[in-house]
Amino acid sequence: MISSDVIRGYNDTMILYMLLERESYGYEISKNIRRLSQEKYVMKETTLYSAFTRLEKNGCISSFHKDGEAGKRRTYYRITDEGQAYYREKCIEWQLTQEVVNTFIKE
Amino acid sequence: MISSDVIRGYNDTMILYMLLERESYGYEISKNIRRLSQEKYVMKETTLYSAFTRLEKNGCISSFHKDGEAGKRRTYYRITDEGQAYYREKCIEWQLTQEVVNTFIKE
DNA sequence: CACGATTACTACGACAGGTAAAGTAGTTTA
DNA sequence: TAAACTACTTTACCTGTCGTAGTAATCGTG
Repeated sequence: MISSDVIRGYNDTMILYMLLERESYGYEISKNIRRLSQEKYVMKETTLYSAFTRLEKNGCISSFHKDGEAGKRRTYYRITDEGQAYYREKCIEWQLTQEVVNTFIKE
Repeated sequence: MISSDVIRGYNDTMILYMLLERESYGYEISKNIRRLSQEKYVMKETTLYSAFTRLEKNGCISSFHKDGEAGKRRTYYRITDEGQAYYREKCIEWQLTQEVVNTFIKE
């Protein structure tokens, strides 16, 4: 299992990636991150929901509700244009980060 | 330039990598990290020195002084066996981290 | 139809690592 | 002799994550 300090700074990116595919809500995103990472990474609920708050404040995502849905009321999120731009920046940054960290890793 | 949240959790690893080669001190390690990363990453002084404190407390490194040296008094560090073990763990963790994060990155 | 499991959040406080800002002080170079 | 560089130390602060807890609706199963 991966420690959180490592991924720190990429939780937001992972969430944005999920929202690129389609609008979604907390619980679903959480499940999908878990599945996509093949159970290697599980984002804590508190981390996830505090990321939503932050991302919405930054203008990277926007929230809304769907009516006429069964089940407990969900807060849906969709990615904004700023969110997409931010995501692309983080992808570039990640390439650079890998290069740098790999310099200090053996094997 | 690389944001700190990304590298967070790998500053210690980078320092340990430098100390694997030979014992050294803050300023020199700082210069070498900068050089090795081709100026892509510059570790802040406070980050560096607080990492030393943490790593020594964890038993990953040990400090000492050399006498009969010119220049301002330096605190040298060498890596311990625990430090080497910790470094190896972080290398494995890093491989896993790359796999996971790359799943959420486009291009 | 009762009861546990699952879904879907929210609130609060704590912590660790990183940072800015500032200071101290010796050494080298122009 | 002044500026630049070396080599650290101290302090207070910020941010993202985490532990713990709680709420509440819905679903599945016997």
